[in-house]
Amino acid sequence: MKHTIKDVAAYAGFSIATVSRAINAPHTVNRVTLAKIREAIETLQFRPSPLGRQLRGERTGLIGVMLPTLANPVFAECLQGIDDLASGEGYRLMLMTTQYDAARERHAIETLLAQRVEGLIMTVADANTHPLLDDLEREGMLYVLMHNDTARRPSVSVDNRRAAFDGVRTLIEHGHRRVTMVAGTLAESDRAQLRYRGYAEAMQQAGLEPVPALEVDFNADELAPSVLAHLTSGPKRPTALFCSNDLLAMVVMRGLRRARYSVPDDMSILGFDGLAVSELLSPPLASVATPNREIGCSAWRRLMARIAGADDGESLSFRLPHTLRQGATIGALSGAADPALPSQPVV
Amino acid sequence: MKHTIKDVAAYAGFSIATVSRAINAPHTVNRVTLAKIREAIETLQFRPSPLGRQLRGERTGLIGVMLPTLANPVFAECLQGIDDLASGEGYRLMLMTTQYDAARERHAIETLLAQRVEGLIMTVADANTHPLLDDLEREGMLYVLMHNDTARRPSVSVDNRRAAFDGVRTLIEHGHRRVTMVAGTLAESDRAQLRYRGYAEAMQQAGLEPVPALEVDFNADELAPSVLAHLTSGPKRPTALFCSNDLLAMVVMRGLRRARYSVPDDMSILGFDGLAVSELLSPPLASVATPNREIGCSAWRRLMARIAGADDGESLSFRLPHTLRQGATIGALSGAADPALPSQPVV
DNA sequence: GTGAAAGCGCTAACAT
DNA sequence: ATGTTAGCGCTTTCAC
Repeated sequence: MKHTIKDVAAYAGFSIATVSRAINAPHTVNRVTLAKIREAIETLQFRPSPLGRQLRGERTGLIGVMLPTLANPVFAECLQGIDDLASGEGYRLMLMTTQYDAARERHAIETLLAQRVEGLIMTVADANTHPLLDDLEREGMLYVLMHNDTARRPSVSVDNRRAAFDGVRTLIEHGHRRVTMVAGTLAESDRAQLRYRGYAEAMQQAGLEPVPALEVDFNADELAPSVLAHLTSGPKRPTALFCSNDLLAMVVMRGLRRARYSVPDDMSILGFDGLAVSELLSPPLASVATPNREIGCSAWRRLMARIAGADDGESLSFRLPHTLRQGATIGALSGAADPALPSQPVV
Repeated sequence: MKHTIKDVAAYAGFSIATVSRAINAPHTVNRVTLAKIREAIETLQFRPSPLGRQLRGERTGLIGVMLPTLANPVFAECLQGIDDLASGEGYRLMLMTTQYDAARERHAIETLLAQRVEGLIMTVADANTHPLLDDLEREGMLYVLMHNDTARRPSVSVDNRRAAFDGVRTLIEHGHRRVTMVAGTLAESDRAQLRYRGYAEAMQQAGLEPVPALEVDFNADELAPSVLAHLTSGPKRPTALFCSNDLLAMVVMRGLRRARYSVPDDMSILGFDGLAVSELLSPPLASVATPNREIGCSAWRRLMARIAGADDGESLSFRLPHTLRQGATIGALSGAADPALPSQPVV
């Protein structure tokens, strides 16, 4: 199906060693020899097999990427960033998704190691408690975490606590006093924890009372009635929601709309992630935006630096700047009065 | 960094051949030998390198996936479907994105072939005119196309012509007479062409005049003024838009909204793809839904069947059923009169 | 400047 | 049941 270096050698009338040199160190071979070999390569359509090289132990040119899911565009955006750089630099990507499942994570890492990847880029649930990361360090396998926010591991993310703080403060500046954080069922993730801390600090600093995060089932088609009740009834109902990610914010928005509540008139909403698609909503979702693609690129560069031996030992975690994406899902609350604007018709 | 089969053999006190058998055909080795070897494997943390096996020529366990982009969730959804099956069946995925660029496609395929993938799953711009597919066939490299809609190649998709036809007919049934198709700059894709044909046929069958597709820049943040003018001015302006994909529909919707036109009151919109996120819009986007994840799964099974030699030679293209996802972006038009509903305030 | 040969980790005859 | 050996495609000494 494919020719080997032997075929080329035979066709050109030289030894495989010379062919190898012609490919990897052209300047060390005679001009005419080189020409002949190149012609042979051309006519035979020869492409050196990475397998031989890989086995020889030099480099495999393989990088493993382990992600929770591609259903959340956050990760797809990161992956796109990685891939753009990777193919430009002659690396190939081996992809595995884990659905946040520990067993799948273990399996993925083992598979990737077995394949002799030169490095790993990944997002795990909780980088602080993850059992496999120490093993990786011990084995000398280089990796960079993406989105995981921890000072103890090589990682690229935003400052999640700070980003959440800034976001919630914006809500407060808009006059909101009763702000609730809404989180997925994934409260055990390092990011979610830090985002909650940021939320709580912003509240406290404004002299407000942080309340426990409201957990919402991510995949549910509808907002659970209990959740809806919590959000909309009673004098202490929140006027603004800080959602721990954009997808969740979108689900919540839809749930509210279906129940005929208006965003932002009846409820303000702030997301987290800054997904490209969530900006296409109407109204466009306000969101604490993380530079997802850039996070992917940065993780890549970081990994390359580590592989090259440029040990950036001092600062383990890279923090990329977040931005507050203005949307139209945050309404102003003037003092104690509820907004006077008319509710917009709901579909 | 990692132990080899030799180390295990030495540690256990057997030959590498026996170790190999212990791994690949345990029943052929003595119980106690097996136990010893297993213990050696355990303590040495040995994982057989696929590289050796791959080079040996058996199987590589590698499948190449080539996609235009991950920025469009259509492909991310497919990829998720593929990955779910792949890891369960012991395969690894090598991913490359091409941005619809011919050079990148060429490079990706070459890289994947060089890596000795056992098969390829991919989406190309136009499967009918693509120069590389014949080469693949000639080389005996197995592949399955995803989303590409052609009878001449092994592919998995929906019946794009028919799906578009059904979608546009729905618009017509809602009373729309002036329907325009909006397409990305990618009019040269096989799908886009078939979708246009479906559009045109639905129009003609209803005694209506199909008009040329309106091309819209995908990545533009705003709708071009000329496009907006085309959509909104004059007595012949369309009352409904059939967008060739959901992302485009979302961009168009936002453009219309910004110009203070209401969807669906001033303009009805129908998308294509059935993205999960576009259903979270408000109003939820009506869309000709393709089962993206299932398309990925199906392409995978198909490729596995081909690799296994189960040649489904007769029907090259698999057509999965599409569905019409009801949204709220299609308004009813009663006869010739424009809708009487009040426009909804725009953000 | 070029060739012969060893070896990367593994599997599969072929011996024993 | 186990060991010996050749060889997959390639790079790299080490000779010539």
